Amino acid sequence: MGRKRLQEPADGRPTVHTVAARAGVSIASASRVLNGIGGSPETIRKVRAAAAEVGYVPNAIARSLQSQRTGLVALAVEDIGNPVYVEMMRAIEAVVASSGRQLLVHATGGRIDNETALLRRLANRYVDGMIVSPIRVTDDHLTALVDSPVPVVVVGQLGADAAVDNVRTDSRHGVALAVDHLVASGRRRIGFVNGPLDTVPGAARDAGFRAAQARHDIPLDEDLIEVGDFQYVAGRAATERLLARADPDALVCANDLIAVGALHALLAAGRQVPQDVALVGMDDTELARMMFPQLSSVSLGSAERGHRAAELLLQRIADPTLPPRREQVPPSLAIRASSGTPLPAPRPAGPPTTHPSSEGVTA
Amino acid sequence: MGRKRLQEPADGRPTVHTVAARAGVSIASASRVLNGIGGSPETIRKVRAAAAEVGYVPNAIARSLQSQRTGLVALAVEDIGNPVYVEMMRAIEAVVASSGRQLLVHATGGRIDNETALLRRLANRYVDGMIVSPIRVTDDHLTALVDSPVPVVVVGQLGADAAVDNVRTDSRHGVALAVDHLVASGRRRIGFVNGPLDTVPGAARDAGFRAAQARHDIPLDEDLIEVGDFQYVAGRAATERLLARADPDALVCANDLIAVGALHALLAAGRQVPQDVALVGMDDTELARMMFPQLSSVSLGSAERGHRAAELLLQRIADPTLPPRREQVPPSLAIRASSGTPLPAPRPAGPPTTHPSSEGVTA
DNA sequence: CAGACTCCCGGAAACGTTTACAGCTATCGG
DNA sequence: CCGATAGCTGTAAACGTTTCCGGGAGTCTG
Repeated sequence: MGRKRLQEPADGRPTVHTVAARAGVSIASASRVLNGIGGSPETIRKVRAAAAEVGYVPNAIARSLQSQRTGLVALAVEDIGNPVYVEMMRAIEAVVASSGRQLLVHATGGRIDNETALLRRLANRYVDGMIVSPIRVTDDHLTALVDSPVPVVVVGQLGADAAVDNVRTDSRHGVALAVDHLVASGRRRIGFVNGPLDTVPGAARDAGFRAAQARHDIPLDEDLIEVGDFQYVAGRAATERLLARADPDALVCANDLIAVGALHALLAAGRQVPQDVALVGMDDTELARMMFPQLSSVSLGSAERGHRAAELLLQRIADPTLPPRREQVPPSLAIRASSGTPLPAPRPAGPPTTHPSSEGVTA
Repeated sequence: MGRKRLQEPADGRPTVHTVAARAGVSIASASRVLNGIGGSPETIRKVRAAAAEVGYVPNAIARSLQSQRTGLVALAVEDIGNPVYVEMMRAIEAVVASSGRQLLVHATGGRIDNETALLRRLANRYVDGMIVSPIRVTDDHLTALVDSPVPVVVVGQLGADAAVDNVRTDSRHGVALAVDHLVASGRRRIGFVNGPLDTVPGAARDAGFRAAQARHDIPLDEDLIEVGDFQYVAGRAATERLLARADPDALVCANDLIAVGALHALLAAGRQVPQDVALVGMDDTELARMMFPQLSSVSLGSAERGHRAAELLLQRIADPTLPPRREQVPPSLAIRASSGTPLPAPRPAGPPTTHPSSEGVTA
C-alpha cells in the first residue's frame, strides 16, 4: 500500500484514477467508458456513477498531450476594433466550426513583439493551427512563421517566396477601381487618405493610388495626399489637415474606418457628400452601410479571404506535407450613395439622399 | 539498447530527449539549461548548441501538464462585432498582460450550446482563467460556470446568489438617466428601441424604461416601444416600424448599434436630429462619437467593468479559496449633439451641428 | 467437445516536460 | 590533511490521459 499512487491530488480535483478506484476498475476501463468505447453494462454503470459522484471532469491538457491535438485554432489580428477583421473572423469561424474545432482570437495591437511572442507561445502546441494577418512583417517574424511547430496560414501580402500558405488580395488594384470610378463620374481633384506607409497595406495602397493617377494623366498633387493611422480618429484628423490646404472633389480612403472619419470631417466642414465631395472607402465593411449617406467602398473580399484561409489551414492540418500554396482574391467596388449614382443610371433611381438601398452596385 | 526510449518521434520534431542525447547529457540537465537554471559552462554550451542545431522548441502542452498553468486567459462574449465588447476586451487585455499572460477571445455568437461547450472545453485546463459575459443565462449554463475547473468571472447580471465572481452595472438606472435627460430637455413623446426581451440586458432595460416613464408621470404608449435585435440592421428596421405608426420627439436605444440604425432610419425619413428627434444610445462606444451628429449615450462603464473583472480573475487565480465577490459599476450619461445642448447652456456653445466636440458632457 | 473467435479487462507504456533526490567532484576552512 | 560544503549531474517519478497488448471468460462452429 505504501508506494501506491496518490489518488487525490493536492489540488483536490478528481482524476481518472479517482473514479477508477471508486468504481473498482482499472484506469484503462474507466478511460474507455468515459470515452464511450466498450465496457460491459455493469462497468459502464459503475464508472458513470463514480464519475458523477466525484464530479469528474477530464483534464484537456493531459488529453492533448496524448492525442497531439487540442481542437483549437487561433486567429491573430492587429485590431479587433476594425470591422474588417470581424468579418474575416466570422468567415473563419464558420469553416473551423464545421471541423468540430473552436476559434480563438488574439488582438496583437500592432505590437510586433507581442505577435511573435504569441506565435511562439500558442503555436507551441496550444492550438492545432493558426491564421495570422500581420500588417508589418519583420524577418524575425517571418522565420517565426515559417518554422512554427504548428500549421500557419497568413492572410495578406508576404515576401514573395515565403514557404507559408498565403491568401492575399490586390489592394493596389482595389485603389485603382476607386479612382477609375471617381474619374468616370467626372471627379478630377481626388484626394487620398492613407494609413502608415511602413505597413504592408499602406505601402501597397499608396503605390496603387499614384499609379492610377498616372494612368489617368492626372498630375500628382502631394497636397491631396494625407497619411494617418488606420483608425477613425486619425482618419478624421488627417482629413481635416487635408481640407485645410486643398479642395478635393473626391476622397479615397485606405479603409472604412478612415472613410468614416473623413465623412465626419467633411460634414463638420459643411461639405455635402456626395455633391461637393465624393467619398470612397475600402474593405466594404458593415460600417460603410451604417453611414448616412452609405459609403461606396472597395471590397477586398475579407470574408472570402478568411474562408479560403481557414480551408487552407484545415487541409494543412490534415496533411502537413502539402506544399505551400497561395491564393488570391480579387477586389471589387461597391458603389453607394457617397459617391453618387453612376453617371448613366441603368435603372430608375430615386434621389440619392432618400433611403439608399442596402445593396451597392458592384463594379 | 533494445528498450531504450525512442529519440526521434515519428512526427520528426525534436524533444528534450533529442537535444539531451545530442549534447551527451541527461534530459534533466538539458531541461535545466533550457530553463536557465544551473548547469556548468560546458554543459550550457553543449545543450544550447544541440538545441539550436535541431531547432528545438519546447512543447507547451507538456510543460503545462507539469506546471499546471498555461499563461492564457480567455474572454467569451456574444459578438465581437459590437464595439462595447472591443472596449471591454482592451481593458481586460491591459490587466492580463501585466501579469505576463495572454488573452484569447471567443465569440459565442449567442449560440448557448456553443458557450457551454466552450466553457467545458477551455475551462478544462486550457486556460488559467476565464471571463464570460453571457446575455442569456440558463441553469445548465450556471452550473457549468459554478463548477468550472478553472476560475471564472462573469460580467453582467447573474442570478442573485450564484457563487461566482461577478461585475455588473445597473442598466435600469442607465435607461433612467437617458429618460431624465430627455424629459429635462422638454421631450415628452419618448420612444424606446430595445433588444430581445428574453435576454438579461433586454429585460432590464425594458423595466428601466417603463419605470422611468412612470416616475415622470408619462402615460405609457406601447406604440412608442419597439423590439429588435442588438444589431445595426435590426435597430434600423425596428425604428422604421416605430416611425410608421408613431411620432416620437426623442428615441432611447438599448445600445449604440441600435442607435446608429435609428439615426440612419431617422435621417432617411427626413427627420432632423436633434431638432425633430433627440437620440440617445447606450454603452457609449466609439461608434457614438463616430456619427454625425455625435450621439449622446449612456455609459455602462464597459472598460471599467472589464478592468475590474480582470483584476478579480487574477486575484482568484492567485488564491482560489477567496469567497466569491461582486462589484458594481455605476452608469453615467454622456451628452452630445444628438440630444441637443443641455437647456441652460453653462458655457458659450456654437450651433450644435458644427464641429461637435469629441467630449460629451457627463451627467 | 475441442478449437476458434469475440468481448472485456488490467498492466504498463507512452505523450514531453519539470523536479525531488541522491551521488559525485571539487573547493574551502580549520 | 580531513570533514564540511557547494555545485553539477543523472535517475526516476510525476503531471493525467489514451492505448497497445496479453490474458481470461464466454460463445459459437464443426
